Amino acid sequence: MPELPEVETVRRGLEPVMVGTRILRVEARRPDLRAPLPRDFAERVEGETVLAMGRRAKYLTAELASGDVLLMHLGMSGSFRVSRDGEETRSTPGTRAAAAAHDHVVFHLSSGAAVTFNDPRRFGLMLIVPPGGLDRHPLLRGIGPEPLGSAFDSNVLAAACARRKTSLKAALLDQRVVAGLGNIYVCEALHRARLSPRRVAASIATRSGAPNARAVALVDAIKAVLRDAIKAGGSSLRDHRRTDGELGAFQHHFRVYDRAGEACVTRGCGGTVKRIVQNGRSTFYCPRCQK
DNA sequence: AGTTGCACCTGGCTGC
DNA sequence: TGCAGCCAGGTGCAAC
Repeated sequence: MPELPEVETVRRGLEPVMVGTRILRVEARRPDLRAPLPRDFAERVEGETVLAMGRRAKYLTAELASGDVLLMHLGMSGSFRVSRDGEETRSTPGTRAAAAAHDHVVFHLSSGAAVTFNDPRRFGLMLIVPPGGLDRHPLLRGIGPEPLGSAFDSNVLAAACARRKTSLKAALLDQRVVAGLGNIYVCEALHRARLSPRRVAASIATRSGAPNARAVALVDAIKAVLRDAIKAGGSSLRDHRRTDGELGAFQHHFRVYDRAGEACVTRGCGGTVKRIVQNGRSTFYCPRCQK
């Protein structure tokens, strides 16, 4: 579910709550996430002060004073919520609720706040990476550049796509090409760049791997859509919530995603948004203005 | 080596 | 109302 803008929204929500506070107690209620929760998870985390909250691709990181890093992923349905310890922000008025279903990990903080990780589908994960091991960690090692960083430009994107025969859609979903994009923002970026998701990936590069005008437009579109989405607090379809329980708003700005049959919003286009399936996943695009 | 399909798991929605 | 079938924001791995 959550792509870069949603994960970044969560990071920004957790930062003021977590950083500088101590994790007094951890409830590991369900260990069978995508990667099993380490047996010594609570032990390694309890008593630690959080120094910083970071993000790499769709992963969240919490740097602990011990040097260990808490590495977290939301999968398709993960979310964090912040509450005053002992309270239940999602409970209906009047009910003194027990933990909600699918609350798998709860961090009780020295500030009196509690941070709860909820993940119905359990595609998320929570691991501990020893000091200095983050970049070498198998889950992060092969991941491409951060799209909002200066290291990501048309040269880099074109080089990563050069000679690839797969579709542009599939290439952009590949986290080794660029970090953090998922199904929504790939569709949205391609529409903004007016490029067809069905186009061969290599067609944004010259034979020597240099960028062409399409690569330049695509990089601009990726950066723009991610910035806009972060500004809106991400997109809330079903699961994504900010840590304060508020919904993101970017779903109201989708130009193609989940808009099959509706009019293309490109000025003067007059086309209709179409849904196709690529690599087993829905793609939304306008065949009229995306070439 | 690059590419594709599948599996992982739960819940919500649609249509009969 | 019930239930089957399909769909969902991700990703690692097996198989071509």
